[in-house]
Amino acid sequence: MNPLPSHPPGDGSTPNGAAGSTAAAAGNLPTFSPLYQQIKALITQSLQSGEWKPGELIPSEVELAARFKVSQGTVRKAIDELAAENLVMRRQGKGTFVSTHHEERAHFRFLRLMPDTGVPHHPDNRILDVRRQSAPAEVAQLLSLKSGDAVIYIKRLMSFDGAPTILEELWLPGAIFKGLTAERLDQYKGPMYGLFESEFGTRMIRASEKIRAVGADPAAAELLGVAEGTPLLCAERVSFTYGDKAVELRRGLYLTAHHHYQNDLS
Amino acid sequence: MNPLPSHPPGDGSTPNGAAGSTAAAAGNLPTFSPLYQQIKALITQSLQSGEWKPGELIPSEVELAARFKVSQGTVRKAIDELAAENLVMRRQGKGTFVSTHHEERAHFRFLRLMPDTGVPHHPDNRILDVRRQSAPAEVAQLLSLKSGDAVIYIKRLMSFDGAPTILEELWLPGAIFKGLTAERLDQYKGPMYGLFESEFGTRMIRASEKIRAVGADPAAAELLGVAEGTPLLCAERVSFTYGDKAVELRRGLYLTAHHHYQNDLS
DNA sequence: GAGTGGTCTAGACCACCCG
DNA sequence: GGGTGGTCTAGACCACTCG
Repeated sequence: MNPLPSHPPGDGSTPNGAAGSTAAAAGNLPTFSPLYQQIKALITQSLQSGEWKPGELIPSEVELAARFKVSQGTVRKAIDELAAENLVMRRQGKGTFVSTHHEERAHFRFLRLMPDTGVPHHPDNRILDVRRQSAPAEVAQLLSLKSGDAVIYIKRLMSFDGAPTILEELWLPGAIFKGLTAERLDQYKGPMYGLFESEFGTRMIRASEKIRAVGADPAAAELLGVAEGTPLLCAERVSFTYGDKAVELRRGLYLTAHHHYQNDLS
Repeated sequence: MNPLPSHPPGDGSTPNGAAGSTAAAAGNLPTFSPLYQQIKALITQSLQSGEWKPGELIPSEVELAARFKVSQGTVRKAIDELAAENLVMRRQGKGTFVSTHHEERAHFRFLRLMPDTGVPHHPDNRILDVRRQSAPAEVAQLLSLKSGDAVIYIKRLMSFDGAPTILEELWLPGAIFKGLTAERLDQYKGPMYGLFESEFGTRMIRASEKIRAVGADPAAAELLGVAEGTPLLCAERVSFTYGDKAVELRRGLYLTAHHHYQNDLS
């Protein structure tokens, strides 16, 4: 509970005593780690372990400072970074909350397909297939699974204003998403990441996408109601939870006749 | 030179006296602006005016603190945000430098097309056309120009390892890029944004892209060496300089047979 | 050794929210 | 009025760079 020595500005103790700079004598790597980074890691642990659940209020800065025996400023800097990474949300006068996918604000962080005209809104969702299967080699590799491990395969079609626009396939590690069925997916309202977070305790915090242009194959063409060969945007996404652990592979085909993938470079 | 009052912690002056909270009596809007935001705006002004040029060292934090009559911590927070926005780069022990597009590090911030295998590298560049013309209506609107204003039109083909992969069209405000010719584009080595920055004093700091899948038209198909109708990624980019001023419209067609558009959602 | 950014602390006060 | 995050200051020390 108290892995950190205190460092009053002028005391005689060794600053950064726990930071690793002395411990790395053999490795010859500096591995200096500031105090606030260590605090950040401790807070992240509590987030990951579920001590504070998505949507909940975490202890105040002064409280955390007391717990970790550091100044409020140090806790503040740690939380600043967590807020910048969207793991946590600050609200002045109220406190700091664990981020959740159950908010309007979060919904369009991972859904980047916007209508060319009009305001963004949520698509209708039709589940086409859900099954448990042995992970194909490529999927296993991208999800860091052993070849042959079980995965849940999901296929779904999403429509904006009745117009089929997104055809998606997902692969999820079977060990984590045990018991995920078409019924539960159908019943659930709101974004799929909200369900993952609430029902399976797995929160997506980061994703990496590779985007290509492809021609619609016969199956996709029929489902999306376009001619075979119609150019589609293909987005292959790997999502990660705490600790950079891959927990989702998703391949989406986007019809971009009246929508576009929005990206801001900054 | 001294638009800011000083705010010692315990003095009797009115804190945030220049922040606008009192000045907005009629408008009823809070419009409270912290000191460090005002400092940030002042530093940004100096960047925009060219007082410190891309690649140059800006004054040290203590020096700026003295100039603006605030504490180093306040200057620090201002620079922190500028560094987060890539306007400035900090280097411990050396100082803070104005960001420039003349660095390896910056080159792939706006070029997101990566090879499916192997390490990212720079494409060869072949200028196909450069001309001065009257801005088409759509271009004028996106660049906030008056319909009929002059624009520079550029068409170029980029190849990776000899394979044509990117076909791009650009529209630049004629008033800013006066004297831009095919020769200067051909002679210039390195990224185009580097030339814009060095030769025309206009630094791109942000861009917004809309991405679609399209079929190759006959002209594009021939230049890229593919069949007509081949699916291509179409990225329409509007770039901005200081003050959110649009200064470039770019439409790129990407052949994604052996490359992909890389995007990280975080 | 001098100068720079980076960390850490302590304390004061402000803006915001709620009971 | 009391609690929360947000701002601002001042001072000390650390890590890094360079002459």
